[in-house]
Amino acid sequence: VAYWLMKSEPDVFSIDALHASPKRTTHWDGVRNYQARNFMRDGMKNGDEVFFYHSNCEVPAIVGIAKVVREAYPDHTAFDPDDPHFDPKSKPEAPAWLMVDIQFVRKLKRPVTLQELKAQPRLQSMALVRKGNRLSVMSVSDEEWQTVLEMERA
DNA sequence: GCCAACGTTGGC
DNA sequence: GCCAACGTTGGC
Repeated sequence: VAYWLMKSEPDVFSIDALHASPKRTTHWDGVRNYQARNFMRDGMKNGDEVFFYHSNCEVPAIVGIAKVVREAYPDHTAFDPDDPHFDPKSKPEAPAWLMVDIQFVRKLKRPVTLQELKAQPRLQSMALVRKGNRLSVMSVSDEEWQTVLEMERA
């Protein structure tokens, strides 16, 4: 399996909201960045594991783990003029934007905060801690994944 | 609320 | 194709 990290603002959709969703599963709609879309389209496979990250909040942190349960398919919110993520460039016959479904696996025993991640020498090259990174979907290496799980237990 | 980083848009 | 203007993200 491959590993990923997805950002969500907890005020909009938190790890608890994922847990409370039907089948503990949600459509990851609204991605409107080509690099993030390409990760979903070309990289994310069923069974891949995902760190669920809370962004733009009091304590930004990795808070849980989810897994991919449906591979990339058209993001229908791009077709809906009334949806905030509407994009007239995306047509049902030629969808510009895609989404995946992810399912709750577990919460971490404790949030592993951005502050801790930045301070961890073994994570200096992790995409999340690099300055100015605004990607909402990014890949995580095996080493990075294991390091975060060790930090969770520490 | 501020602002740095960065992607996108559109005039030329 | 360049680049200024603008919008968004997201930490602080």
